[in-house]
Amino acid sequence: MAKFPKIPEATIRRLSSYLKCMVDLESKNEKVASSAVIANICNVNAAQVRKDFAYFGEFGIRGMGYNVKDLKRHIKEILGINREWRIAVIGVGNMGSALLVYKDFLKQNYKIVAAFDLYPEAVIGRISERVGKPVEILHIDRLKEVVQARNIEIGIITPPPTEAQKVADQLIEANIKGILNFSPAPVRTTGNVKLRNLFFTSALDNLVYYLSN
Amino acid sequence: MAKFPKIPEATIRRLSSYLKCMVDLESKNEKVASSAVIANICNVNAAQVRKDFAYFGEFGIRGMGYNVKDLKRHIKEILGINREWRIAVIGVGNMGSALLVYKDFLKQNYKIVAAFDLYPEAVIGRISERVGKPVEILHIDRLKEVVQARNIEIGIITPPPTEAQKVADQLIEANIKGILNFSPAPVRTTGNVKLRNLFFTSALDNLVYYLSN
DNA sequence: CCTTTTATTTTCATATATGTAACAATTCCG
DNA sequence: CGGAATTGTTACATATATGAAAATAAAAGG
Repeated sequence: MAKFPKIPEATIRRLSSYLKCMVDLESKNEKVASSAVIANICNVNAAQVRKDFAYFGEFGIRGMGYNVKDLKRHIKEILGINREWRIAVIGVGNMGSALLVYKDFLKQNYKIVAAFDLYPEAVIGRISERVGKPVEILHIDRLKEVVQARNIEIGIITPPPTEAQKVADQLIEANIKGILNFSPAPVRTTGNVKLRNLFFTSALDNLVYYLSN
Repeated sequence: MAKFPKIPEATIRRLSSYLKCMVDLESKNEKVASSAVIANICNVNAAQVRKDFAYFGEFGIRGMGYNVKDLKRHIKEILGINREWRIAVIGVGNMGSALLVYKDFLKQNYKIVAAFDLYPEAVIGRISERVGKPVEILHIDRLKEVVQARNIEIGIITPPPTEAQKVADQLIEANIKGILNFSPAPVRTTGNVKLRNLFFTSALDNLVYYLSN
């Protein structure tokens, strides 16, 4: 999509946070926000905020600040989330089934269009009676077929640690573009399949370190 | 606890990742691991690995590598997770109830000793028939009382965005030490209550940016 | 309608933090 | 005891954050 010079990774990380901030301000009917306001909400330095945006153009109005709606649109465009992304969830345990009905994904154009498990029958009981059936749970053998048929680009995986790499390999084989790994096990990707890990305990570890020191 | 000179934040983040790596290697009965092996698993530079550990002492053996068990113990000690941390979960929706039975917390000495919700009765149906009752679900009005009675130091919050700040304030009022926020809403803490956010969509946003660019 | 003031961005300069590479020092093993 | 392996450490390079000056749009006042 858009081609930007050389954007710090740290800036990209913060953009998500700014976006959440914009959504929040919009819900409060704020029309404009200064870098100082945004910085305060996001717990960063105001100069940082301005510099981050300046990488992508001149979005602000001197003397005024940033237009909330515009900025939100800009950030979405920069991140590439101004369109729908089709996602599969693999591993429908407790965490996986919570993700299937996670409302925030939908709000942001992240659409879960398939779910897979080794024991689909066992899963049915777990989620259907509570939240209806958001998507049909398929056997993992159908992964490749369905990923291709449904144009799925991202796989969110929540398998037991021992299965994590196997599942990742199956996704790679199915020509997935990116994997978001919730399983606390090291996973490796090949080709140019992008990987992000989301470890709950790491967030706690980090918190605890700063509580202890 | 331990007093170290000045450790980069980035190093602290990686320590969690190294720890997972050690757990994995241990489960595979590996006794020692070189910085190169660790680096490979954790997707970082080998020099980085050595430097990270060197901040805290000389844990390795030249010519050999690092003893897996020892290193694991050292990392836990550095992070402060060589003891039990008592945690409360506030907001027992789909995500909250998944967290209540999340096995990885237990493995790492993170113990959820209380759960709170605005509608405890409504929650019972949701989780009890599936996974038993890991902890009793209490009304949020009892937060302060129970946090103090049970020596709870950390609160994990998963409320609807509109309630996030209110819940955080109640925890602060209850003298909590740290908050891990799963709710996609800006939350602020006062005093020296530490806050970490864990946003699912941010992980996806990041992935998508690098898929698009 | 022009001028001044004010708030705030943009841009540039500087400081700090982090990552990488190179190498001497150490240990193991045959 | 010599060679192969791998760490600990220092020096360098890059990335990121912060601060301060210059620019400019809007609002206020005459």
